[in-house]
Amino acid sequence: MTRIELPLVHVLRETEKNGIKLDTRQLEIVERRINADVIQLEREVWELAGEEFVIGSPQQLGVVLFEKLKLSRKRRGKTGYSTDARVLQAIRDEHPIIPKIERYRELSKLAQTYLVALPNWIGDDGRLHTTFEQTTAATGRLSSINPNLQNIPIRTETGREIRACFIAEPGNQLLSVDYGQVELRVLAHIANEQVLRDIFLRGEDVHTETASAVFELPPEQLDVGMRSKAKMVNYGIVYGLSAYGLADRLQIPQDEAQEFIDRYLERFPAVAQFMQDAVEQAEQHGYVSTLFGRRRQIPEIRARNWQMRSLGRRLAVNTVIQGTAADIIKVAMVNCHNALAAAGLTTKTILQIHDELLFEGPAEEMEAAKEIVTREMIGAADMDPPLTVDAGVGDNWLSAK
DNA sequence: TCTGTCACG
DNA sequence: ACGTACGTGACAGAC
Repeated sequence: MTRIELPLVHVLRETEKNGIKLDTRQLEIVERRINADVIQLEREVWELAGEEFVIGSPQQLGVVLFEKLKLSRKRRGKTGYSTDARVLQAIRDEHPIIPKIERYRELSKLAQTYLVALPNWIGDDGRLHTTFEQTTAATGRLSSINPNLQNIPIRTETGREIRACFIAEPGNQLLSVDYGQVELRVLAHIANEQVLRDIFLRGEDVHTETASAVFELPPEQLDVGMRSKAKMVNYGIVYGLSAYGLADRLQIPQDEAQEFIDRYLERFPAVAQFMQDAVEQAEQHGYVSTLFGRRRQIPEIRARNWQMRSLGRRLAVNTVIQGTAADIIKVAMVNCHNALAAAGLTTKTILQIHDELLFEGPAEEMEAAKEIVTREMIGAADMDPPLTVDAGVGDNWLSAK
């Protein structure tokens, strides 16, 4: 814990009480269309399989795909075949049933978790109220339950339609402000990595510049694959990557992945030093600390089992970064709350989604609120490189982003 | 109640 | 040689 937790309790309870409005009419329109698609897809999958079965059962699906249709099996779980999204993607070209199943999975997930379940959580005031847990995530992040409003869809087109159903009351608007690349900025700051720092200071795209450094090419000569690989490596560093894990993700040989990592750490030597320091801190003290002093015990680092010890090393690195980012936005939440009230505004905090804060208030307050929140979020921590934010205002959550 | 899957950061 | 990217929560199906 840090000293921010106590004042945050007050902000969180108020945020939970504020809630957010769900446009149930629009949600029903989306639901009807998705349900029709799901039923149609189910028929087509059964047709291609030559039998009726429960597509939502990984067990039954595994039997159909790998025994009946004899498609190439990839990983297997504890109980049987794995049929997760990555497996399906890998065998997509083997049979026309696969794209149908992928689409079925996407739509039925959205229908079950959001379209059907969410309206049941609407309270007497016609709004959704989550509960923020402050003592659940080991890194110091918040979590959101009953319902979870930190995992509202945005990545697919249908997902975005659902997000657009989160709206402001008439006369109000939503203000969404999120940190730009906060974990990589935290990494640059804590690791004291001047090359990474300079990328941010110049305002460049960090993944493109990383690709440029690793592949030794000017940005304009990079192909799209190089940027996305660099992005994977950047995230991998934050998560505590291994050559094995990276090779798996990038679908490249392990020695090639090792070369990426070596090259990256060569270009950003202070990052390598930081990772080593985090691991050593965990080994010596049994815990790591964030920039703000939050501690996480890492008993895994002293396990006899090498897999467990490896996990401990990844946790040591990741916790410092993810936990520091969590500390920063917690400070920002308290400061935004106080600054908005001090300015005499009625704009309220509605949600926190790890690197984003969502507010609702009268349309005429939005410009002032945006200025205050931007200032407070950037000022929550004195960082080099400095923190940056993207702010947007809209009638719904999608248009505010 | 556990497992697999997948929504988000 | 070993084989996992970090952090969550909710749902359906299987047991």
